[in-house]
Order: sequence, then structure tokens, then C-alpha cells
Amino acid sequence: MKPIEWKVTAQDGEARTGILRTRRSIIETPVFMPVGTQGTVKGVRFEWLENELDARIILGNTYHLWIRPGAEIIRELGGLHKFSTWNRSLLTDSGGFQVFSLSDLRKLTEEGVEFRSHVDGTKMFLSPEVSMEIQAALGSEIVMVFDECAPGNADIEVTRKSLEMTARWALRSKNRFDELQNQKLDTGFLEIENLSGRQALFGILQGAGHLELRKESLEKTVEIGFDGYAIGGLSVGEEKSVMYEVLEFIAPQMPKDAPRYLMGVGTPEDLVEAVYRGVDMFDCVLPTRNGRTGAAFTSHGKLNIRNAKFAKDSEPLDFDCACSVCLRYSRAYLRHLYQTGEMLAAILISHHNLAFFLDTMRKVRDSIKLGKFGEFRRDFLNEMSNN
RNA sequence: GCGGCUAUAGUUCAGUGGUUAGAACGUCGGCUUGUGGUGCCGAAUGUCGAGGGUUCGACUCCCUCUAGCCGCC
Repeated sequence: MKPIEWKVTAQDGEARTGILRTRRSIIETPVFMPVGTQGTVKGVRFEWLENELDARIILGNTYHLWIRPGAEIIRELGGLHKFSTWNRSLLTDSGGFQVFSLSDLRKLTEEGVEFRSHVDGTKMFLSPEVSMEIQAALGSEIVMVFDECAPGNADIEVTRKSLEMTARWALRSKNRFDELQNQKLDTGFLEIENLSGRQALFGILQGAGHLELRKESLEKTVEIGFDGYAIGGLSVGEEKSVMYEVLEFIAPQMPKDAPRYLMGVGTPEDLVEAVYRGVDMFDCVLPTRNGRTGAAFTSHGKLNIRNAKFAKDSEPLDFDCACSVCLRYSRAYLRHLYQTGEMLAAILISHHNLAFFLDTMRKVRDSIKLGKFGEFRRDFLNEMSNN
């Protein structure tokens, strides 16, 4: 039996909608997964994620949770679900991206990465094996292989080396992952009908903007065999057109019977454009990070609540949004909260942004089911660029 | 009433007899894509309290006035 079940229910061009079943929740795709790096989606209570927002899966991060509170503490407390009380699905990032984003604090070798903790400077070592062990302790539904993410503008030789190491690390990840599953060290194991109850493991494609390397990375990754396939190394400094070009080239060649996950992307426009090219899963910090700094995503484009023009504006953030923030609070009030440094500003704007992202994905799915995704995409992009 | 101190950006304050007077905070605007964002980048704003004098040149030195603060009768 498999750890996850994935069924496409409708297709429109390359865009697909489907049902992903994990041991903990049923997820309709295309799906946006809110990011909960430290075991919390910043500023958003689980009650809201479960009820109003109805998020079926969120992210957790190996690197950050390993540093604090530590994998052993979480294992002792029964895993990340039990520790945090989030009972729906979790996808955990492997720490590979932190190798890239914290690169001034690292030393990279074939064996793995030596870091200094950004919290207290302690020397730490992360490798495919260690990452799998931590993710088993966290007990997430979807585990990511430990990869290396090259800069978006890396030249072909650097990218090739990075991709080859990622492929070797992918195999090591899979081997250690299988051992851990067999040793029953996954804290999230669940007896469930028609599924193995185990964790799923996703491979990651690299290759930056080089199409031939993307193809090579795909072949190497599929050869190992995973439950799902992610596209990594995009939106990391390259031109936006490069991202679309890579997606258009690689997504349709990826296995059709497994979910395709575009890591770390993106803006609402990016999500729609990636679905159009065949992507099923997304995660991004934008709704919560931007929410914390006063930037709201709306169906009529982006809006910065700090702007003086909102000081007397009694309209909601987005008058076409039915979220609980838009039903109740005005731009003027939200601006006041932001300007006075009240934490509620970040909470409310993050909430709205997540509502907007999740609602957009709902509309994307509906339009694919109706065979009207092309129309939706045109109208959506047009409306977003109005402002 | 007498003596002293102070007066410079919205605020708190630096500053020098010599090009376009600075900082911090605030204000205004931008950035943020597998979360080091309580961050990062940029911009605007001054009759240097008022009036007079000395000087080639005064925000700076001198005089008068005004306002505030402190002390003494």
C-alpha cells in the first residue's frame, strides 16, 4: 500500500485538479500550503486554519525545528502533530533551502553541510540522513529529500555539479528514509484504510534555468522513484520569465500520476501561471510575511496598508473578499493598527492574505472542473494588473 | 526684581566664523517567493526664536527683544 493516494479528477490543458489523500487529510489540488516554519503559521491560530480558512495541509521546517526546540524534544512529545495540536497534514521541508538561504554560515561537502546555528552559533551538521531522521521525529505526512539549491543565475557547470550532488543526496535520503520507516521511527504513523499509514517522500528537481539540466535532473530523480516530485531552485533570483520557461518545459514531462510541487512560489499570478503549466502544489511565505509588513494581496492587485491614502478609507482591504477580516475591518482601522505597531495588524492582514490565496486556489480548481480555466486565468491576471 | 541656562527638521538633540546645516525617532514611498522581516532600501522637511550690529562672509561673535526652564530675593 502507498502512503498517499493521488487522483486527477479533471484536466484543462496542462492544468489539473485532483484529490490527494494522506493519512491525515483529504487535499484538493491545486493546493496552496501555508508556511509554518516553526510549527506555527505566523500570526494565525490553528482554529482559523481549520475552520474559516480550511487549510488541509501546512508546512513545517526541519532546520528551524531542529534548532528549536530540537528533534528529540518533539519526538518525546509525540511528534509535531501532537506537540502543536495540528491534526491535518504536514509537509516538512528538508533544510536544503536553508543551506542556500543561510549560505554565509555554512560549509558544504559531499557528506552534508556544516552550519553555525543562526540562534547561538553552535556548530551543527545536516545531511540527507540527519534530515530524514529529524523529519521522522517530526512525523510529517510528506517528507522532502535533502537537496542543494543553486542560485537562480548559476552558470551551467556550477548548476550541473549541484544537481549531481542533489541526485546523490536524493538516493541517500531515500535509503535512510526507508530504514526509518521500517524501524517505525516515524512519530506520525497511523493505521488507516487503504493507505500504508507511513510518511510519503518527495524528490526535488534542480537545474536552475538550464533546460537540459532540468531534464537530466528529472530523469535521475524519477529513476530513484518518489511519491511526488517537486521543482526546486526557482524564484531564487532569476528572471521571472525563466521560471515560466522552466515550468513550461519540465512540468508536462513529470510523471502524470504523481503530484507536482513548485517549492516556495509565489505571488497569486505565479500560482495561476504555474497551474496553467501543470503544477499541483505550492507553498510560499508571501501571504504571511507580507501580511506582517502591511502588504495585502487583493483581487484587484497588491495594496500597502501603510500608504497615507488609506488613512480615511472605510472600505475593506478587498471588497470582493468574504473573509472575516474583510467583512468587519476597514483599511483606515488596519492602517491605524499598523502605524501604531499593534500586533493585530499583522494578524489580520496575514489572515486576509491566506484567505485570498486559498480562495484563489478554490476558484482555480472550480474553473478546471468546468473546463474554463483559460478564461479564469485571463480574467484573473487582467484584474490583478489593474492596480 | 536680580542672576544663570536654553532656543537648530514634526519631536529629542548634535554642530562649525567659510561650498548645497546633520543624527535618531517620526512622516512619506518602495522591497520581500521551500520565513534570520521587530528586516532592508530610498525620499521629503528647516526664514538655525525675532530684530539690529561686527565681518569679505554669521546658524556660529556682540547688543536688544521675546519665550521657556532653573536659582536667589
